Amino acid sequence: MSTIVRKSPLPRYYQLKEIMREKIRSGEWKPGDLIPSERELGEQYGISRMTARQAITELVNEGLFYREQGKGTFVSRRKITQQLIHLTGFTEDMKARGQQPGTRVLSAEMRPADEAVAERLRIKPGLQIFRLHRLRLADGEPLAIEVSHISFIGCEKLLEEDLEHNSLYRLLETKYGLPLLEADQELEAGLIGSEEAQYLKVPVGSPALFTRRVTYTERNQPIEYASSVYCGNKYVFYTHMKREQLLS
Amino acid sequence: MSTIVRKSPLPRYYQLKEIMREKIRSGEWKPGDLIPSERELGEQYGISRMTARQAITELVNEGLFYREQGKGTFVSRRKITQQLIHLTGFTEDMKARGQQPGTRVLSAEMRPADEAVAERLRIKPGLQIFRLHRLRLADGEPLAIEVSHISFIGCEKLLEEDLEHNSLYRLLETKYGLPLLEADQELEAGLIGSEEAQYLKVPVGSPALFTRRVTYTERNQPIEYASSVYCGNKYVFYTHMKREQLLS
DNA sequence: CCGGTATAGTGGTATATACAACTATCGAAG
DNA sequence: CTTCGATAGTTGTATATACCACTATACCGG
Repeated sequence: MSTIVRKSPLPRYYQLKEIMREKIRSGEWKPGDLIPSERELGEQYGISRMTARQAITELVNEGLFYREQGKGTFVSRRKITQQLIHLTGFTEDMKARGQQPGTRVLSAEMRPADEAVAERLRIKPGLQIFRLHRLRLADGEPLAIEVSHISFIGCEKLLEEDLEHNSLYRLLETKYGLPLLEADQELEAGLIGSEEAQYLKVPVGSPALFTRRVTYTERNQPIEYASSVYCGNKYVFYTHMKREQLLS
Repeated sequence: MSTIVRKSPLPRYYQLKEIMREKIRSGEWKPGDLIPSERELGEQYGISRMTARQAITELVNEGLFYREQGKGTFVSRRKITQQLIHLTGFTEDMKARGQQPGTRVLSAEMRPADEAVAERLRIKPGLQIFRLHRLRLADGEPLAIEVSHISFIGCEKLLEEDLEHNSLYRLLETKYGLPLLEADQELEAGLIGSEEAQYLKVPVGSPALFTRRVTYTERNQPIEYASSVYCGNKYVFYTHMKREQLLS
């Protein structure tokens, strides 16, 4: 059984989260299982009940557990895997679907931001930003066309990166210290036009899934605006929604 | 300024959430504003810092605030309104988009669940469930066709309800004590076929957004499986995604 | 045998206290 | 005028304690 390292720089609640996450991943805790109570986990790992409770709460929020007052905490039975509903880059997304990701860079350049892009990235129109045009493949077959607009101080350095063989998200996080934390996205169905048809190798008029996404780093700062066209019959988008108290 | 009623059956953290939500809704707190600190809110409302902190944490999780360690808590500037990314029924969804919702019931009946529906609702194939086929309108124009499969003890009573003029979600919540709390959904682009074209009054081959959604009530219990076909050019789906630690 | 009550368990809510880590500001010294 | 250090603010983490509300089980009495 894993333990919590009291002097670790990682918080204790975080360590317990990872321990429990691993129990689910490994199958030790199965969907529908009752897990040890907050008090039991606290005793087992030498932490307070409230610290154990925080770890559980965060995994409940992530959808891995659910709670019943007076009964206990249970492993979730929901079908869609966590990997598919969380913010990921294309590379991770394809891997989560058991497909081989591939990328072809169509163009990469610094360009002045137009009004629409500027508004989404909360910058001034005309500011030079990094524009990346890519064809995305799954198992060697064209799947999507994507145009990303990226803005941060020093974004011109991205011109020097190999964005065909490296995940942009990982690069931003590890090399530029800019973790992409959350995103707002719009999805709309449409039809593939002549330009896209050439890249995607499908007939004009085929169904397409258009997406527009703004991605934020720390401090709610928008850093990427990306628009994509997916072959409609080759891609399913997964999402999880909760009922919240509405601003009304 | 609103106050917290100490003897209210509503928890104090919850009351503070509603107070802060109203400050945002009314415009008293604007996007980007720094809000009072956890200690200040605690003193102002006569609750502990930890209770104030819980209220803020839940609104951070909902996307209304963001925090910066050492600086403070700020009102979020993200563009998409909360109403559009949370789980809502069709009626609320249309109202959130400023459109007039309308419904035509095409059929409502008890039917045995087939394999696919049974699996999603975690019931035995062949069990009698409530099947509702509806045409959905926005501002009087056809927008979507929806087929809902609903299963709970007593679901046959739904046959007696007026589901043309009443929101199913509200009915389930208020009359049957079954709040719909969260859902997993799939979206896929496709083309409208001949049957759908007749209902939706668009040409065959028009773009369509196909959705499949399982909705859960308390205890992670699935209660509704709904599949829909939306006119592709009349509907945009909004979603929010977070980067989470993955099970890997 | 059934129903009601008591008890022991669970999660939910709340407060108090302490310290860590981060950020901003101000004042002093060079 | 600039830089550095100190201080005061913030959020983040953690523990202890107490009580509430819900659930399940067991036992007893009718």
